[in-house]
Amino acid sequence: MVAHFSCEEVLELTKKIPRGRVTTYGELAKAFGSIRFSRAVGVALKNNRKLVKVPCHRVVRSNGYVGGYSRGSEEKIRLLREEGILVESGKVCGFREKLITVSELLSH
DNA sequence: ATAAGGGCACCGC
DNA sequence: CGCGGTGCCCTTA
Repeated sequence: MVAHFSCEEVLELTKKIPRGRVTTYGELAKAFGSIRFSRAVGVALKNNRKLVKVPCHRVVRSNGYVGGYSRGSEEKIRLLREEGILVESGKVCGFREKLITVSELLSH
């Protein structure tokens, strides 16, 4: 399956993640056609130049662990905590409940 | 044309 | 159930 999406498109979608919720690289990838684009999504987010406008810190790993961040995982965790999302041992507390799916994201 | 990257799912132990 | 290894074959530099 060919998707062809750019960094810009990923950022647009990321902007839709509401405050206090999180999603995963895989979920974003699904929005572009297949979960196997998850890697590319990570690269696209890393390329994010408008860190304030795009909440890329709300994108975490599918297993609940926060994953990486261009400014360091510590910073990512700090930003999440500011929004009321608690992280314990590198893992998002209540990950399942806070997770927002592609369909929810697209119907916004 | 190549390497690296903020990942995912599956398998074996 | 948890951990490590492996294939997948995307985008950007």
